[in-house]
Amino acid sequence: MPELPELTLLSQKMNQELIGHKVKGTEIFQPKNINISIEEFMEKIMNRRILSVKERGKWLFLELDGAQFLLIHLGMGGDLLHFSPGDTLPEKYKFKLHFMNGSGFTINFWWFGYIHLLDKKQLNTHKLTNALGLSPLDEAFTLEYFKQILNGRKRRVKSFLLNQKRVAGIGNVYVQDILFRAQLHPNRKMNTLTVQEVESLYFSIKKILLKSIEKGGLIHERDFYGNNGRFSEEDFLVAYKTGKHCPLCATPIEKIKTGNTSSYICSAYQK
Amino acid sequence: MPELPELTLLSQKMNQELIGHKVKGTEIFQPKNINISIEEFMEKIMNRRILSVKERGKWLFLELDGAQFLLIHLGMGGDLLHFSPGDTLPEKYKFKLHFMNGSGFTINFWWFGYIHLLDKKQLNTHKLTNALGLSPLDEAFTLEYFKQILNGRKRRVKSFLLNQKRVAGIGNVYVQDILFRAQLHPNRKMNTLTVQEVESLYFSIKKILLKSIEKGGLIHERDFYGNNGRFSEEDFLVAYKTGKHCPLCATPIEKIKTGNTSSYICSAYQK
DNA sequence: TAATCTAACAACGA
DNA sequence: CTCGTTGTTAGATT
Repeated sequence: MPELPELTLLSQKMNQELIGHKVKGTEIFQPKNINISIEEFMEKIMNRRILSVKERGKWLFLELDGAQFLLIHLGMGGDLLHFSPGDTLPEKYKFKLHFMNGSGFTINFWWFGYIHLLDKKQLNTHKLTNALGLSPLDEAFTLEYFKQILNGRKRRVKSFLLNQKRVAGIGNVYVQDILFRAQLHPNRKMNTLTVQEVESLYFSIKKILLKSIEKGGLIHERDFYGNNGRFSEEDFLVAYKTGKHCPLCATPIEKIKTGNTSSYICSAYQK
Repeated sequence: MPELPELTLLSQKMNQELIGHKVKGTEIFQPKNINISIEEFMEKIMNRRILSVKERGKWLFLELDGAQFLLIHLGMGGDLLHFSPGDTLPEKYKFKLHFMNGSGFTINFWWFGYIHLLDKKQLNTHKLTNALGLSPLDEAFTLEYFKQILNGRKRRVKSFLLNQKRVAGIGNVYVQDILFRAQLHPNRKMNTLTVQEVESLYFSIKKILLKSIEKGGLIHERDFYGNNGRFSEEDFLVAYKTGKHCPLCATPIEKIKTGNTSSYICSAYQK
């Protein structure tokens, strides 16, 4: 459930806390989360230092010395929590990484997630991340770029936004308000959008995601220190507001099925 | 429309007529049929000798000296006709290949088709043929092999048979009688077939295709010399016999839609 | 009517 | 959508 805003905030905090720390050990309770054997994982990560942390879509890229990368994806959701020396750890966690000074972080997945350790050379061939599109808050994510990647595609706009291969980092929460703000029905096909609609969509993506970052992320999600965000239900335009009034008219918001996922729309503004 | 029986017969005749002949020239009236430029095609095929002709599914593989292969697929149907020195050529054709002695063959596609010239080394990477399954009349197409390739798949039986990646050479004509003979509804899923049904299907495939080869192929199709086959409408069990009686009971044969294609079934025997 | 590729979509599993 | 795999469908192709 964490999407680009939450991951951006996480990576900011992780950069503040983790840079320069040297790995002393790991605990791995779910071998399916990692891409190599537990033994190999432990051996390779031992004594590595954290050089930087960046978010790419819903992934975190931790660059380590020795040309290693630790890639983390929280899947359907989970907590990635910092601990200081002497802190009590969360009751449950699937993974722990701790440093020489006794600090570190734990991860608890609600269901499924990935913790992949790769050589820098393997990044190109890493199936789960090598085809990721740009994060919409990346400098290179210009209006020109956006127009290029949609390029006559027949995909439905919601499916297009949720597909991480073109634009990376949007999930089924923020997409609701992005579409409402752009006044687009989730099932509109990309190749039927007018120039105005494309531009409106582009700016809506940025606006909605930035607004949440300013508020510290979703109220239901926890940051690196376990604190909840301040982007609350009142801040949503239509998402999860079935039956309540559209922010722009009196129409009650509908919950509808669109492909696999649920969508919340104002049927007056989103045809 | 030509399927494995017609292609088997064609390749037999081509082997009798073409082996050892040396290419003197080609005519190409539809550049989209070939995989390289007309100039390159002509230059590469000139002076090559035919070493062998084999069918693989609905494809013909003509092996040439100089480690070249000429691969032909008749698409939705068409005539591949031999001519001797001095014969009048067909009125219309898209492609002609002639040899030093004045003989050769022409191809006329009803719609589209493929005539691809490849180096032997390129065969592995040729997208249209490198994933072809076995021809069901191949010696290696044993009952064991057949059981292996279906291996719990959830695909519908008709879709499975028409997909050239597992079994190659069956099209929408013969598949009708194959399914009737095995008493299988086209939409049955492979992983629901009993052992008996799998075996019945295996033998039905061989039986139906061999019967047509014995009769010289479909009456609507022409062989290398322009002669029609003798496998006539009377030989069909259910194919294209809408409203007529099932061969085993009084039920009238139905024409139904199954995915993209039409199917002819006896609703009593094919549940 | 016929054959195949592609993109998009759906069901399912880890 | 969290993503890959498998299978299905609609549209296009000459």
